[in-house]
Amino acid sequence: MNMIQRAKDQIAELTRAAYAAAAAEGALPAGVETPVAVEIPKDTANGDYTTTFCLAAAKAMRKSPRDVAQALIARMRFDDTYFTGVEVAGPGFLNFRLGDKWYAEVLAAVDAERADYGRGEGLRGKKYMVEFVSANPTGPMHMGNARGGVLGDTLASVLDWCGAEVWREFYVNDAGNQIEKFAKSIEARYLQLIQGEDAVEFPEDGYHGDDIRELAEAFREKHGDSYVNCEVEKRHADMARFGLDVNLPKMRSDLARYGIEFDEWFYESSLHESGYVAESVQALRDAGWVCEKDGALWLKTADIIRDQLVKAGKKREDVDKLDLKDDVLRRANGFYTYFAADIAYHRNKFAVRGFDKVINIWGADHHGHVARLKGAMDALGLDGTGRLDIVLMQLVKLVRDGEVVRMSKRSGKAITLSDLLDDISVDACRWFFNTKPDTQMEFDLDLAVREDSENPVYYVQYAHARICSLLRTLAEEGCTVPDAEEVDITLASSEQERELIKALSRFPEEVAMAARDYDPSYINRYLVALSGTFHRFYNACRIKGEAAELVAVRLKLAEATRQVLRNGLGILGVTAPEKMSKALSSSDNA
RNA sequence: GCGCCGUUAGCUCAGCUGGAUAGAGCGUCUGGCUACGGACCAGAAGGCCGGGGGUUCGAAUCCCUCACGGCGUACCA
Repeated sequence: MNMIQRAKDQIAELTRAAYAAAAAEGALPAGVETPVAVEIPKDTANGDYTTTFCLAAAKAMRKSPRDVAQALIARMRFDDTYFTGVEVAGPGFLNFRLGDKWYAEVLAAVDAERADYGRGEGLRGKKYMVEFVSANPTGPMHMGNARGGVLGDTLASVLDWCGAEVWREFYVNDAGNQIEKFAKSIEARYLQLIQGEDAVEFPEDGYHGDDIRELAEAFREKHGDSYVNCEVEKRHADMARFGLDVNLPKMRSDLARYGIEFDEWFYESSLHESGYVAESVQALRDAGWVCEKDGALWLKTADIIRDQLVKAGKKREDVDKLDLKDDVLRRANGFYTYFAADIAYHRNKFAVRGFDKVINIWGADHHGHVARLKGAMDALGLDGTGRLDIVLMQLVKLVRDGEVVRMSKRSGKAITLSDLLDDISVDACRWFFNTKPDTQMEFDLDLAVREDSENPVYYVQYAHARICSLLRTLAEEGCTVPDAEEVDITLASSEQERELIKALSRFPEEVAMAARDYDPSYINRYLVALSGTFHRFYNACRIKGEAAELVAVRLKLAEATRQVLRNGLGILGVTAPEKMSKALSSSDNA
């Protein structure tokens, strides 16, 4: 258990004990069961920890909050606790002050756990899948894929840090209409190469990107003109296969360059080929959720979602008013829809592979599919409502020279993930894209290609490098970092030192909150704050040349900070450099 | 029309399950190295938290409503 939780638990215990004593003595009415909520005040002038218990319980006790507080304070003992005292403040807050014991234990915890400090057990024993990117393999990856890649990968790390068994997966959409379109696009470019641009009409809804022309050229290089008179069906199949065989390894290497590796690339085609799509539709049919209309097979999505809403506590009459539609599973032409394949895919995740929890990172433009996919899982008895979580990510708005750049595979002008990595460091990209998923993001390309102190990633990396340098320099003078038990914590009594230790104590909880909210950007914000706290400490507390005991405890603090910075940057997939290049120093810019 | 997401400082964004005077970074202004890395630090200015109602000891946070912006609402994927 982390040190923040220990402190909070102890306050709750102290408060409950004081209340029990007060009630026993008749100073306060017995039987009030208000929970003891413990918080960390924003302003340390209001104590290190605070409880609002008196405010919340006052009404039930028929006393003013301050009177309740006084009665409790008179009955609190702090021997052997983390705290040195308590005071009543404002309308009736109880503010507690931390003592040396707690600070020493925080340092000891970092020292003992090292590279594992921050890990928790909250999700121990759970199998999680994070499915992310899953970009269409018909073209290069765009900014949305870049954001989703970072978000998914970092979220997976965060879940891993919380004890879960995590599986990273990329779903390859290598079937269906867009593959047909892909094949026809390559085909048109191929024939144009041979017969001339004007002789062959390019499909109106085809992919217009240059990458398609390149694929056609490569195909011709390999096969010559032999496919001109080929049977159309074979031509399409071979060209699609060829295109995928070029694109998928490229995607894999682009993502690897980005620090992202998947445990599995799962092929949509495999679900069709094995008959699992048909089988899954049959399972829905057996469960009574399928009907036939106009020659097609439909999932009764509207009924399923209404049932869900009623179960969630909505009124039947309100639910009936909603404008809901059913969805096609198998078209009149006999082909299964993407939705049918997606149902089979998610059924596979739960029923075949046994994941407890499945998280999908999707672009917000897919939000209309959330309810129906969960509903389909519910209809199959797989509890999609409880076990399938979709993280919707607002799309990235690209801005250049103050103007919005539209991202589209079809325009052929899109800036791809690999273009981006040519300009901007992987560290900056990973840091930058790791933002709160559900807010729209503006990516200023002019700003992003700059590598200077405006980017917070450098602020954090600088803190790390600075500590490395400090430890190196002091080591040369024979000052090594002692074990946590050997330092005298009472010497680290300045505000900056205490704040630094408190900042270190927060890390495990930040990781846990990131996992709880599926929002790994908690880590970014925490690291910026920790770096700032360190820089303030560093500025206020000299180390070199101080008395040996003081040097020892301050070095220990610096080392612990370095460890936590490393751990946090590691989760984000950002490097923790030992040294920073001096090329960008302010004197050069002046 | 219906649905989902958003609206907080000049800009980009925090604000955890409702808590004390709404916070960072960047930008602007003023200071700080005979120094362990100045890619740093200290300070200042800058806010009807989109508007209006409600819930309560207490609301940026919860509920209702309106406005604005983004995105959905395919026998596409």
